[in-house]
This record gives sequence, structure tokens and C-alpha cells, in this order.
Amino acid sequence: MPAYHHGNLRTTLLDAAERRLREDGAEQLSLRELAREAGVSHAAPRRHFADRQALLDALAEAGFARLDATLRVALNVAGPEFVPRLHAIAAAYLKFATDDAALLELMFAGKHREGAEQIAVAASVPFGLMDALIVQGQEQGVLAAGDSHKVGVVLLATLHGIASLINGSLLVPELLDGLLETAVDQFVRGARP
Amino acid sequence: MPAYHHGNLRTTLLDAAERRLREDGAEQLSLRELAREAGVSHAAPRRHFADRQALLDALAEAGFARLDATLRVALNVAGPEFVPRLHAIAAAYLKFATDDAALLELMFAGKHREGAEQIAVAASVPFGLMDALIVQGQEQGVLAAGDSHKVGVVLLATLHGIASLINGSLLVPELLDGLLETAVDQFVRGARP
DNA sequence: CGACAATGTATGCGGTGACAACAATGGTGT
DNA sequence: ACACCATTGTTGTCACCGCATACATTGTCG
Repeated sequence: MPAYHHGNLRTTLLDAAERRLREDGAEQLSLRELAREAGVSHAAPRRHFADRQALLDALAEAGFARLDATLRVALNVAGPEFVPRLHAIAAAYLKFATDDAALLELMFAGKHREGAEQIAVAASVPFGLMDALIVQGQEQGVLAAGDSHKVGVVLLATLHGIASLINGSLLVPELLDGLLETAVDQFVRGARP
Repeated sequence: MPAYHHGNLRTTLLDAAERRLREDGAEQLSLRELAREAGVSHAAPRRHFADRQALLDALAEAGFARLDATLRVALNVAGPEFVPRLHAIAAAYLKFATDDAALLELMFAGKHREGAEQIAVAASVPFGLMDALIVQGQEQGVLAAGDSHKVGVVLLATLHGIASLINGSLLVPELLDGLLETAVDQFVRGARP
């Protein structure tokens, strides 16, 4: 006999939401449907998420944490040299972005609720990773000295843009690998001393 | 006394939709609300758009046409030399993208309806513009010879990525100008012979 | 002039998010 | 041990939406 209280409804909802997000996209995500799937009443999710947007924001925040972890692993595997590290982080970013297109869109949607400072903080972490990598490239003499943040943003923008074009079906995924290589190579050539 | 027939409801709806899209975003766009605004019954829009997605697709298609026109004007104003033309088209793209963030998102959303070949065709036009510009740069000897399409995509991706980051509030708009310059300069350095 | 296609209307269905009032549960302080 | 109370889930309701169907009006063309 099921207890009156679910136990950990919040986590259950978030997990189910992330799955449905990947399968059907953010538009199709319905609080009532998640409630049905979790076996609770249609108003139960309201105890854990003030409204639909709060749920989406929580998904986005978790997404940034997962992205951060993914990129860190890629960097660790890549070793100490700058260029391989750059290739690794770029490939990892694009894999994440194309595997979880809807989640990425949510993360970078920007139309979050007001008290969404947590998201901004979570989002700054991957930016920091890029930044640190650029600084390392400058220290190793592979990149020209200068405003590392600006350079890092251009790099991130290029990767993010490629992901957007592929996720928007304006590019066929088969081009990804070649495009990634071209982009990274051009970046290194463009930013070297 | 208003006539039974509106006259040009389709155009009226599209115009109102584009305005509300800019003001409130695609999520808030409601067919019933547009109908109210146009002074017709809530089922009238159905005669012109099979469903909500069809309306969004029409907006996206019109958006691509307007983007194309905007970019062409920028190129014409810029004169014959490659680098100024590159700066001009980049600035024009980013202005369009940040002025009409929601529209741009719609255009590149990719989740269009099945018979959306028209959108794919409309979308290919700006790509063609980029491509032609790259070819011109190669002919003028400013860019290295090679796969112009791949290079053009990387350029477009960088611009689109910058727009995405700004529209997502992950970058403050004040950085746009400096970032744009950095991106274009790095691109030219990275793709030159 | 009459049939017909195009366009707008009236009405209803199922689904959704938000809200409020109520009920069960489990921990806490005395 | 027990009353108290914050937490969490339930039930019921409301307004809104997209979509569908049957019907009304209009202009056009044979």
C-alpha cells in the first residue's frame, strides 16, 4: 500500500522531466503529465516547484552542473598540452549540446524567472573553464597575450553556434566532425601570437 | 459597419504576431488572442493557418526574407572590399539577431512542421550570401583557398553563437561591439593564406 | 441568376497551469 | 506520551488554449 507521502517527489519529477525534455522538447513538458507519471495528484508538483518555469529553471541549473562535470572530465583525459585540451573540450561541448539539444536550449534560453541568480552562477562555471584554458594557452605561448575573457567568449560562441545550427537542422550532423576541426584550427591560427 | 469578411486577415494576423513575438516571445503567442486583436472570432485564424505551428513557420519564413534583405543592404553599403564587407555583414547580422531575438530563435528552432521545405529554402539564402562573401575573400587573396562552405559555416556559427549568448543574457550587450571586432579579426587571421 | 469556393461564426471537447481549501503524515518540544 | 504544527499530497475549481465540426455569409464565375 503506497504511503500518503511520495518520499522524494522532487527528484522523481526532475528525473522524469529531464527524460521527457530529451524525448519531446520543453514545449511538450506538462506538470500534470509528470504528476500522472509519478503517480501523484495533479497539484502535488506545486509543492516543489512554484510554477512551470521554476521546474524548467531547475532543469537548466542541473544541466549546467552536468555540463561542467562533462567538460572537466574531458580536460582531465586530454592531458597537459593546450591544443589537445582545446580539441577535447570542444568535442565534449558539442557532444553534450547535440545529445541534449532541448536541455541546452533551456540552459541558454535566458528567459528565466527573476530570482534566477543560481542559474547565472551555474552558467558562469563553464565560462570559467574556457577562460582558464585560454590563459593556459597564453602561458604556453600558443596563444597571443591579451584579454583572455574576450577570446574565450569568441571560442564558446563558435562552438555554441555550431551546436545551434546542427540542432536547428540547418546543418547535417555528418558535417560536425570536420566543422569542429576547422573551427578549432582556425581559432588557434587566429589567436596565436 | 464592419464587413463580414475581414479582407486581409492573414496579413493582419502575421503583423500582429510578429509584434507580439518581439514583445512577449513565442511561448506567449496565442491564436485566440491574435483573433481578438484582429476583431474576428477565435476560429477564424484557422482558415489561414492550419494550426499554431503553421503560423510560427510563416513567421520564420518571413523572418528569413527580412534577414536576407537586411544583409544585402549592408553589403551594398559596404562597398567592394572584402574586409569592410565582412564587418558590415557581421554587424548587420548581430543587429538583426539582437533586435529580434525571439524571431531569430524561431527561425533557427528547427522544430518546424513536416512540409517546411519552404523554410529550408528561405534559410539557405543567408547561407549563400555568406558563402559568396567567403569566395570573394578568397578571390581577393585575403582568405586562403579551400572549402568556402565550411569556412562560411564557421563564420556564421560564430556570429550566431555571439547572438545566442547575448540573447540568453549570458553576455551583457555592452560587450557586443568589442566582441564582434575580436571575432571578425580573429576570423580573418585564422582563415588567411 | 444560381451554384460554389472562400472566409468568418458558433459551439464544444479535452488538456493545461494556477489557485484555494482540506487532509494525512511525521517530527518536535514539553 | 502527547499535543502541536510545518510539510506534503489531494480534491475541486477557474480561465485559457488549441483543435474540430457544423453552420452562416460573401463574392465570383459560369
